[in-house]
Amino acid sequence: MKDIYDYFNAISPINKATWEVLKNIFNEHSLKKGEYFVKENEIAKKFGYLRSGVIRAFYRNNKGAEYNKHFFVQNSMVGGYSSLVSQQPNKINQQALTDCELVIGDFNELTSLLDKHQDLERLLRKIAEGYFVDKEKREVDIVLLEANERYAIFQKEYPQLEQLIPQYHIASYLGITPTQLSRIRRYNTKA
Amino acid sequence: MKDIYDYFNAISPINKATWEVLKNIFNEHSLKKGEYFVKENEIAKKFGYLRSGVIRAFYRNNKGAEYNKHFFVQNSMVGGYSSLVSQQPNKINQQALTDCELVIGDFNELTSLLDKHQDLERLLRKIAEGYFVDKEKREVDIVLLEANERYAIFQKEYPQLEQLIPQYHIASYLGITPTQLSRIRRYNTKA
DNA sequence: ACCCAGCATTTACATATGTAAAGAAAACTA
DNA sequence: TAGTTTTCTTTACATATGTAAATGCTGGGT
Repeated sequence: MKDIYDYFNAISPINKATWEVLKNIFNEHSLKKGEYFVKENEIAKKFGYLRSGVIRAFYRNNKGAEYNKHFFVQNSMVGGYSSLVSQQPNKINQQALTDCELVIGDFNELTSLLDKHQDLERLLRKIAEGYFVDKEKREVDIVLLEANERYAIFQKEYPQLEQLIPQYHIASYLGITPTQLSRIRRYNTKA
Repeated sequence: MKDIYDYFNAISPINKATWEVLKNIFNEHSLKKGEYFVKENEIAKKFGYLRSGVIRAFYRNNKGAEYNKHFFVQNSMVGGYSSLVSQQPNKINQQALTDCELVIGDFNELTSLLDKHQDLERLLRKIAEGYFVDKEKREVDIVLLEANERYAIFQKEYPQLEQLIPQYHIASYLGITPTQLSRIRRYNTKA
């Protein structure tokens, strides 16, 4: 569990005593390629820490078209965060793109610890703030940049992921069709 | 100050004792149409509560093109939130579109109260979580919906704002040109 | 009441991206 | 290894949206 402890501690310091309680809420869990960790229309209860593998988070519009919102790689938190904190049904899906190893916990168990452990309350605040900052950056990228610029950012942000997952998932992340991504790639190699 | 107290208290309950300390950090402030509350490249220090008026939050890309990210109307918190919590330079601008009345406070003064007031820490967590939920919804709208659908949502989300500000600000919020918004409006009235 | 400046709409044209379908390449599977 | 499936690229065409410029409208200031 040291990896989770380090992950949390880097965001906001956790007391040893708090960690002794906190670590008990986690259980190991694995997902096979294609399996879902989060499904739309369910109310999220579990969150997880991804030890290895790749998970995509995606939305479906009313016509069934999918949009990949985010890729989770090793050492990141997964779960339908909006649903966890709002207790409204998930609109998001999270699906393993490769076999995954993770550690999961119940969000209610976590929040039940907050009254007695202000360091945890602060950790959750820092996490929420960090999520917000990341998301804002992504929002700006989406509206301010061209698809080819977003592609360049993707490549920097997720090195080697491009070799691990199909192009059409990347295209969906960029908000374009595989056709268009192919055009961009062709142009890049020529120029 | 009762309006701010009510605003906070609705998000997460605040002790009377906490409020007695908290309320002292606020000062009244006003902006004239066109003035800025937040400018890009500065590190944000102040946050505010908007009592009346309209403020737009917008980004500029490297070519100077603007994108309106959000409109603040009465009874909402303003400030470069990402910069406040990350202490990185703002990428955002916030500019009064009408004369505005607000109440402002220093963010450092606020955070200095957190160690002694867990209810405030929780309030900040709830605010961060709420911001995240809102932002996620907006992100989904941007990538999953057509411009005309986003226009319909804008009209519901900001009733009567359409009469208060120029069309080109709305177009920028929708991520399209005034030309295109005009086409959408024409189509709507015909159909 | 008039005028001007700011704003909205329209037009014509250019371009980026989408859709659909076919072909090529790569990755699995038996 | 051969065969099957999945993925990627390419082509041809359709469409949404952008750009630039002209026109039309309107409300505030003097």
